[in-house]
Formats: sequence, C-alpha cells, structure tokens
Amino acid sequence: MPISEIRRPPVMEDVAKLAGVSHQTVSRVLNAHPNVSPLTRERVEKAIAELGYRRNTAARSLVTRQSQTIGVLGSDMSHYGPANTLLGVQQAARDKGYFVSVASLGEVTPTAIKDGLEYFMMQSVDGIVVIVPHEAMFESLSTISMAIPLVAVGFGVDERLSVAAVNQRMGASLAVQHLVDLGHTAIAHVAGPPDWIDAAARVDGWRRTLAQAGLDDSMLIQGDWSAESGYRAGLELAAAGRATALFAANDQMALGALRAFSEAGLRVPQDVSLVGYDDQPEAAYLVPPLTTVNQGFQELGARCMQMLLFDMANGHSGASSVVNPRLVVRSSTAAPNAGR
Amino acid sequence: MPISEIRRPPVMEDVAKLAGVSHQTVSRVLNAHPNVSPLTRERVEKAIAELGYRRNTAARSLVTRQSQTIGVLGSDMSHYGPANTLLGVQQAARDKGYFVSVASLGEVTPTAIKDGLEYFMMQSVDGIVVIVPHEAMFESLSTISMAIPLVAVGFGVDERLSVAAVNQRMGASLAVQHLVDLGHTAIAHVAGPPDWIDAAARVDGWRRTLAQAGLDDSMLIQGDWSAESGYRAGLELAAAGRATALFAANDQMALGALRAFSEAGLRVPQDVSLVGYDDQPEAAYLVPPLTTVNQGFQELGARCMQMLLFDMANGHSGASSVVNPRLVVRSSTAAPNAGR
DNA sequence: AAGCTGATTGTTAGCGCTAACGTGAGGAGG
DNA sequence: CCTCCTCACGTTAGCGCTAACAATCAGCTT
Repeated sequence: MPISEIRRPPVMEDVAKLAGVSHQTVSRVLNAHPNVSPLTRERVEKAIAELGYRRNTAARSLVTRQSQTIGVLGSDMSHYGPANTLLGVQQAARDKGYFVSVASLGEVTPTAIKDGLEYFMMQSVDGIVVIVPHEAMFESLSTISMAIPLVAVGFGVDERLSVAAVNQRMGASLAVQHLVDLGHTAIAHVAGPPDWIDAAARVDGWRRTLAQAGLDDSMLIQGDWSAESGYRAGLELAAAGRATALFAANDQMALGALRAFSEAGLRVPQDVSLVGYDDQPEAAYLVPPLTTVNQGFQELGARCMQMLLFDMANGHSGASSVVNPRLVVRSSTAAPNAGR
Repeated sequence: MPISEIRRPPVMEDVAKLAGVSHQTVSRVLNAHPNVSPLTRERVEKAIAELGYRRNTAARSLVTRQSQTIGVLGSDMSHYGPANTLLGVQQAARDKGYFVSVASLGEVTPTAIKDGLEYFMMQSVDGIVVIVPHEAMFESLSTISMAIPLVAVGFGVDERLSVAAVNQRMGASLAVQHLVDLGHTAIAHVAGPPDWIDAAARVDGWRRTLAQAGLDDSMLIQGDWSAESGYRAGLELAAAGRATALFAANDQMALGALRAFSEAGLRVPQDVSLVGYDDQPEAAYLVPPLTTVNQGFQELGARCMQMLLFDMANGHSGASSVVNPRLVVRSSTAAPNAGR
C-alpha cells in the first residue's frame, strides 16, 4: 500500500533512502566525519540537494545539548551605544556560525534580569552576551551563579565576570585633556544617568584629569543622555556664565547644549568649547562640527564574541578585553576667548 | 546502589519523582491542562520550584513542531527607522510570549535573503518578520514560496504579502502640503537611496503633492540617508539659490542641510524652510528645532506581530495594516521671505 | 447490584537526531 | 591459510518532551 503523500519537510531517513544508505551515514556526511567514502558522500549530498533537506535543529540540540545560538540580553537598545554594540555582536556571532537570540529588558531590575537569563537557559543557548551597562546589572550578575558562559559588554573590569569594554575613563581623559591643553580652566561636564557604568566612568575620567591639572571639578550637571537634558544643562551653564568649556557625556546632550548656547547668544567655539562623546555620524555635521570621542563598537562586538567562544571552549576565564577610544578633533573646540 | 550525583539540569522525570506523580502529570501542569486536581497541581508546582526545573525547549519543539520563536530578518539596523521597528517588534513578540531570533543581512541580495530565510527554517521558527525596506527584497520574497507565515514591515501594499507599513506617501504629503500652505512655491527634496521602498514612496508623495498644487517638481536631489549627503544637497541647493524650502527624506539629511545652509549664509526658516522625516528625539533640539514627520514605530511593531499571529493561526492572509504618520510642526518652517 | 459516566492519573510511542557499538569486507602479518 | 586490524558502513538506544490511549476510581443511574 502506498504511503500517504503528506507534505512534510524531509527528514534524514528520506535522504538516506534516496541515497541508498543508512540515516547515520547521512548524519556523518552532515557532520563531516572522516570515515565516509567520497563516492557515498557525493551521493548523499546530491540527495540532500534534491530533497532540499535541512537538519532539524531541535532534534540536534536535544541530543548534543548545544543549540548553536547565543543569547544577547540587552536594555536601552534605543541608545546609540548599546544598539551599535548589539550590531557588532550580531555580526561577529554570525561570522562564527552562531544564531543570535535577543531579549530586551523593559526595566533594569534584578527580577527582570533573572527572567531574561532564565529565558536563555530555557532555550539552552550556548553562551550569553549581556549588554546592560547599569550598575544594577553588575550586582545582579555576580549573585546569579551561571552554568552558561557569559560575557558582559561595557562593564568595568571585574574578575568575577568576563568583560569586554571600552576604556571610558581614558576616553573622558582624552576629551578633557584636549580642553586643558587648549588653555581652558573652567570645564563643566554634563553626565549621563548615574546608574550607567559608562556614565560614571566618564565622570570619573573628567574629575581625575581636572585634578591632575589642578582645576576645579565643581561644575557637574546631571543629564540623562537625551538632547533635552543637554539643552537644560546648557541653559544652566550659560546663565551661570562661568564655564568656558563643556564636556558632554554623549553627542546628543552636546547637541542639546549647542542649541542652548545658541539661544543664550554664546558662540561655539569662540565663547565656549564643546566636546561630545560617541562620534555618531551626525556629529561631523552639527554647526559647528563636534569634537568628540570615537568608540569602536564593531570591534567591541567582535572581541566580545571572541571571549565568549574562548570561555565556551575552556570554561569561565574572568578575562577582560579593553578597547581604547580615540579623540576626534573638529571645530567645536578652540582656545578660550579666541573670539574676543 | 546510589545513583551518581552528576550535576545536570533536572528533567521532568525528576520533578515527577519528587512530587510522587508521573512525568505526564507534570507536563499537564506545565501546559495548564484542565483535568489536574488542585492538590496535585500544587505539589507539582512546589517540586518544580524546589528543583529549579526548566522545561527543555529543544525537546518540546521537537515534538510540538513549534519553537515559540519568531525570526526577524533585518538589514541596515544602524538606521533609525529599521532599528526602532525592530525594537517595536521585539517588544510585541515578548508580550505575546515569543522568543525573538534576529538575523542581519550584510547585503541585500536574493542569495543573502534566501540564506537568511533558510537560517530561520532550520531553527523552525513559527513565524518570520522581515524588516528589509528594499525593492530587491520585495521581489525576492514573492518568488520564494514560504511554508512559514511571514509579515513584511514597511513595504508597499501587495496582496501576495502580509504587510505592516507606515503610509509614507501620506507622510510626505503632510510635509509638502505644510510648505505649500505656508506659501512656498519652490520646494526641493533630498531623497533617500532609490532602492529603499520608503524613500521612493516619499519622493512619490512629494511629487504628487507638488503636482496637485501646480508646482514644479524638478528639484530632486539624490541622498543616501546620511547627514553628509544632506550636507552636499544643501550646498548644491544654496548655490542654485532657487529653492525656498527643502523637504528632506529623513532628519539626518535635514541636519546636514542645516549645516550647509548655515555655511552658505542662509537662515532657516527666514531664507529657507526645512522639513525632516522620522522625528528622531534630537530633531526638537536642532537650531532651529526641526519640523518633521513622526512615524509610530512601536505601534508598527505591535501591528506587525498582531498580523503575524493572525497568519499563524489562520494561514496566510495577505492582509495589510497601515499606520498613519503625523506632522510635527516646529520652527524650521515659515512663510517664504519672512525675514526680508 | 451491575453498569455507565466523567474526572484524574499512568503508560506507551514516537518527534529527528547523534553517539556508541556491531558487522562484514579487505589487507597486513605470521 | 588464519588471525588481527582497519575502514566503511549499519543498528540500536536514547536525548526530554507531548499526544494518544489505557486504567482507575468515585459517584450516579437503572
């Protein structure tokens, strides 16, 4: 009697039958095992092509206990930095033959983080990349004992965690030192949200560089990454009239400050110098073009994957990989009083 | 003899043993089947909690032939629109209890697209969302017969495909009509890359609205979404000195044009009015604040998931869902010659 | 009291794949 | 000429789960 011709995706057995071999031989061909004769291999490959066979990932992971996917846990993906890091990780993962499963945290709380990680454990991902640059994350992560290799991106260095990060303190130093070198002595800073690790590190870098130069570090204004907060900070600074330079913790806040200065009748860079952070593509097209700090996000993602693969092969390393940022000087910075 | 205490994740059988029931009863509890006595349910739940049991997704998908994940195929995720659409889809998927697997196309070619889709088929995703707003994608998609429900985001409407999109023509019309209403008669357009569907639709909207008003549509400049291309377009326009208004196909190009106008000594909006597109958060903080068109990306993502779920339940619908954009008037637009 | 009903639970048989082991043919070595 | 080994394959036994079916037991009906 004829087997009913239900339309269902071909399985290994179908390929085996067509090639006149056992399903195990098909498996061997698929997994590039050595002991298969070239002739058999060829026949199997032809059968695979003919049927359009694709190996069932679920069955495969069930038995191998590996899924060939890495989970990326992120938050605040609407921000430039995290979004681009994700892009970099994705690219790198794909190059290494891994699938990428993404989970976005709505809010950064220990509970949400735990849920996110559980979500990945359920999918039995082979590794996890965490792009959640918040202090809270750092703490949560240390308390959760993970059976799965995990690499955190953008964290401060800590031996309990494998980390890939940009040296934020150095980036901030680069920016502030540039202003100091130009002769500025009253350098303000609009910071990012204090619970962001990167933001805190930039504040720290700003403060240290100032201290080294023997300068005052009292002009710190709290921002939240948004252009709006930069605008408010700029207004405040213009009203106080003390600062001759502003280091903004990202380009968007710099953009906001730019508008505030413009409204207050302050010219950039003649009356006040301005440095951003991130080097978003738009930074070069502001009026005036923005001096800023470039972070290599693509490279960060690649390094991250590299570390993850290492940890996956050799167990947890607790290593860290630090990328150095680069100052990009454009025309929003000049010597103080240049225009007077 | 004692069973060896190898550290391995607990399985259903372990839970069953602890709760004194069969593994099938555990399965029933997990799947919220009706006929389980409250007492048993409670004991099973306690056992699950105690062991920290998590159901193995691979085994589950193997037998149910569903993976509870939807695949998102994207390209150009570094752009504001696609990135935010992804965010919206992710959010929506998560709300509906689905995992999200992301694949990014390096280049938009039929081969790459086919690879991307195969990649998802291998993972046996339950549905696919495509965020690739290129003409090429549109064509490729129609030729590939898909066994898996698929929704395309941001495409033109086509009955072969289920589509969720923003009405780009309407958005462009809104922008251009606003300029016309202000009294402008020489309205230029910097377009996005011609192979982007959205870009083409905006050009079309610009052209139609102009035609309706009996105005000239010869001032079309080709851009590529980047601020840099907007800058070049602005320079070109300033040199020609004919246009009194510019409609840029996105905010970044508008930003570039802004700088070009500033360099050329043209004031916005007194000498030339400027409208952007996307309403990125920064748009409100440019100098001057940018009039632009807001697209609801979150909502787009939600609609998209809604359609996908519908198609997953009822088979391919070929339906389409269109979101209407909104004009946001700020101070980069004014009546022509307002300053003279 | 025998039979029927429905609710609750257990038992069995795979899903498609890989790892471990089994087998037979052919060549090397004694 | 027989053993032993190697290569190339086939056979078998699960991986952890769900769906289908079987079994049990209480509460009714007739």
